[in-house]
Amino acid sequence: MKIATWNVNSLRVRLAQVESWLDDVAPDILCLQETKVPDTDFPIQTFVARGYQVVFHGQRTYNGVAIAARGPLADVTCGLAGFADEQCRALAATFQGLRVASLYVPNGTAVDSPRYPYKLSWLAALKEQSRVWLAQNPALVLAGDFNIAPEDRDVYDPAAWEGSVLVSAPERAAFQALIDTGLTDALGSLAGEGRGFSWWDYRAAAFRRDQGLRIDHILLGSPLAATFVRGFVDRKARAHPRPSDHAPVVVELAWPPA
DNA sequence: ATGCCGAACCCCGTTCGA
Repeated sequence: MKIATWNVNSLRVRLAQVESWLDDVAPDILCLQETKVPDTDFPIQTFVARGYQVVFHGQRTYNGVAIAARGPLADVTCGLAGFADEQCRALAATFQGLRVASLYVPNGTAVDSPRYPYKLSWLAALKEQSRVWLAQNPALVLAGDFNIAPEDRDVYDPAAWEGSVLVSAPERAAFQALIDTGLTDALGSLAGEGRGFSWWDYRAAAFRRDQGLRIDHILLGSPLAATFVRGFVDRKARAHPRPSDHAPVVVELAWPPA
């Protein structure tokens, strides 16, 4: 079972890259973020033509999440329980016994921005949602752009970033509280050498200089963490012409267990 | 300290992203 997450920064602009990436990597599940496409315009046929079923929750210009999988997706839910949100940032579905969520956590903009407390509220709602999901089915996958670099080693220049949005102590505490509901950060805890940055700024030749952050994560419930085989960041996708600023993150599991 | 880039939508410069 190969599970991937990719913030594509506009599915329309990246559609050909997503197509070739699906053909090359052939994940069983692909979670997408920042599709930036209303549901009425979602390119369903791209996925169906490759043997995927796809569900989506989008809006114009900003945000937007989707899940594609090699088979039926059941019990699809949009958003987070108990958290009214006009922004399309969460989508969950059940596939082959796994509960999978595609998540686009708010950026926060800056620690003194009005968007920062929105981000922390969103993360608090996600923690409660994770508890509910885990109680229903511990085979849980939370995949997406969390907009948090959990540790200093997930930041190319920790001193320059200290205290700023994406690395601030309240954000990292919120990430840890999410983990503490019973999840394992697959790339952070299990992947060994597969751990690496997942986002590089478009500016200042950041990718060429490997000045990045690890902010895209795949969090696994314990039955899934126990079947972990490997995880990696597909940096090749970030090296393409006109790339997303994020690379796909991939986890392989020996699931279902023998 | 800021812009450095890129996407979207209209305001074709401004807003947002991370």
